[in-house]
Amino acid sequence: MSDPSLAHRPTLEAVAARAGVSRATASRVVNGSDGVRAPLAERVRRAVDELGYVPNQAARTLVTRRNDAVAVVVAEPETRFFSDPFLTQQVRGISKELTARDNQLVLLLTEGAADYERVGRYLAGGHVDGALLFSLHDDDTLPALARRAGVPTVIGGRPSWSDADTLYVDCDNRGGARDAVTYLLDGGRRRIGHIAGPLDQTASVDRLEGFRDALPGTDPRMIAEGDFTPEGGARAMAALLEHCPDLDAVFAASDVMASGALRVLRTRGIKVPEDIAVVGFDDIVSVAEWTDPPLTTIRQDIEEMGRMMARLLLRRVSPSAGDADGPALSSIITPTRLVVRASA
Amino acid sequence: MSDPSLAHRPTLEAVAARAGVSRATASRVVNGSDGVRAPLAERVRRAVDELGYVPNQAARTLVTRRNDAVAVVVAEPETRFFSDPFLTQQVRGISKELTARDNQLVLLLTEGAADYERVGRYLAGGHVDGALLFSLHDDDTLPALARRAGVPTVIGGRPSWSDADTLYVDCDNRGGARDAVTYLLDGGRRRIGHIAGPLDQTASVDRLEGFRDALPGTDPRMIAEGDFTPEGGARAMAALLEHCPDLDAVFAASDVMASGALRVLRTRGIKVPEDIAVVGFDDIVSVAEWTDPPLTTIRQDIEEMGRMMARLLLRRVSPSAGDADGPALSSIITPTRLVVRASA
DNA sequence: ATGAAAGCGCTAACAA
DNA sequence: TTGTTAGCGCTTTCAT
Repeated sequence: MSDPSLAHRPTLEAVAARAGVSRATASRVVNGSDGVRAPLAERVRRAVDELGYVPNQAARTLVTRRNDAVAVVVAEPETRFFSDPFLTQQVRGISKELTARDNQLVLLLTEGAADYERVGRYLAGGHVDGALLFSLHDDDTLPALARRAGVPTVIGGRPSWSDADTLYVDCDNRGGARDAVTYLLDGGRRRIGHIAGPLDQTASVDRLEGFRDALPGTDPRMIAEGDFTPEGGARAMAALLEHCPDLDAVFAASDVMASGALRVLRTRGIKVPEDIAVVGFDDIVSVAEWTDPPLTTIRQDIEEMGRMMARLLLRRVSPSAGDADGPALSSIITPTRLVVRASA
Repeated sequence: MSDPSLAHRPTLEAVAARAGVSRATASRVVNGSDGVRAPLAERVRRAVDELGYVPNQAARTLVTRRNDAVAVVVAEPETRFFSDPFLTQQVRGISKELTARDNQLVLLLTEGAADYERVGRYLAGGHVDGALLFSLHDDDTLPALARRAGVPTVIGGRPSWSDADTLYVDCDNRGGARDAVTYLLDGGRRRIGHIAGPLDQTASVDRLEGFRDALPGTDPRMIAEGDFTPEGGARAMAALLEHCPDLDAVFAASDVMASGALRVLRTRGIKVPEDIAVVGFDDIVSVAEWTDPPLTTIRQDIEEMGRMMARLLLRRVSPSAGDADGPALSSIITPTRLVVRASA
């Protein structure tokens, strides 16, 4: 009942036999280590082709203790993995980078604390060489788990604690927010409100900081907390409107919240950007380009952040490989950029 | 330079020694095979706990030829994996099912034909016990690749060819479309147009069929082809309006296209649903609940479809396991359901 | 530069 | 019921 084609799979032994060399030599050629004379190497390569040989990863892992696989762990998909293209895009970047370096991506989605034990076991099981952690809460135990398992780790988004050897990749949330508000100020806006994300996430806090950098001493009632959903954005917009009827601009901490805000403004017949200008954050294209009017926003290169995370992790996994292995590894803050559309 | 914690990892040998039994007995306990007397088993379990033993998967795979891992292969992410939460949701269902059966999910994203070779090698490499294939085009070579690699496969969405042992999971596209149109007819609509998806995808074709089932002999100009993007939906809507100014309803083959259509209608001051009723397809909640007005649509249980794919594949991988292994495996068509919101 | 041989940690016959 | 033993396919010293 076992699969015939698997049974057929040629081993290194077979390749060696066909090429008339020892298994050791065949192995050397397959792994590209030098010190095999050209003609021999050529014969081995031909044998590989003819037989359609593919190395058995399990056997290889058993001896090298290398998996060439990396886990992507997403804490609580319900939060964002669902509707937000954010993670999807990031995963795509990760996938590209991993692929380029012949690593595989093992996806671990968790539904809550109960799953953490399973993830911990998995990481401790040495199935992967490293882990990329996403969507952590404030006091998430996942990083500790990974550390205990002895698995090198890189975190997506600045964690709430800071710690010498915690590596993360995040965009310049604070600088981006500052740019957004500065742009509004340059456009002559004076009564600028802020729709913040949930303030137990660092991204929200950092964006709020940026807002304050540009607008120190803002009346707290000009700031409303949302939750990164359209509904939350709508509620926050309504609150803002109530507290400050003479508002002339809003900076929302995410495009998705901005879309909820725009909706409220439309419903009330408030013209955007004439009466109130709106700036978002993220540049989730499928959202920002399709709001009415299209959204001016702060762009972060999400896919690139994914790539960087993967690259960082891979260097952490095997410090020697790839790059000119000099500089110590450190966290990365990627730049943001204002994208002007119609809403501001 | 190798990770200390990995070096420390106890082997089965160590467990056996500590429990004072042979490696074979320890293995039996760990793998839950019966025939080990209770007290011995207990001692082994204690040793496992004390040592924090976790089986080495590579060693296990090497002998069992089982990976307990499944690949999810997505052809051309640019198409949908990007903005469409569809795949994300499906992956989530897959993940849940796989997790429940102690299997891992290896994600393989491809960017085009060049990547197929890599995927083929990977599948042929016996790294995974099976593969789930998504977003195939009409003449996609991926299934052939997987077959050649001898890897059991289940496809997401009805493939364009049909073939005794090609297993797939899809929703009842045709029936759902029929229901949508019937609902419009029951509501008294008489001039009903259709915004189709790209007709080189079976989902689009099937939905068009369903439309025709309910409305045989429809003037071809009442049907406009979109491409599953908002832009495409908008263009198709404009075309429809031009050809049939007296339109009183539209059935769009996806929520995303419907959102584009709604936008055009709003721009032209056409009231929805008063002047023109709109029904979508998919029930992507983050889209359908947030259009203006919220979208009446045909719901498919995307996550459940993911679960079913995983379940089907796992049964195909090891026919004996799990269920009361009687019935032959067959493709699955899941039901759809009308969800009434405000647009129709 | 090449080959022989010793395992990596585990499971599964086979013996006892 | 338990233990002994032979590999699974590969990499990697160590000889040659």
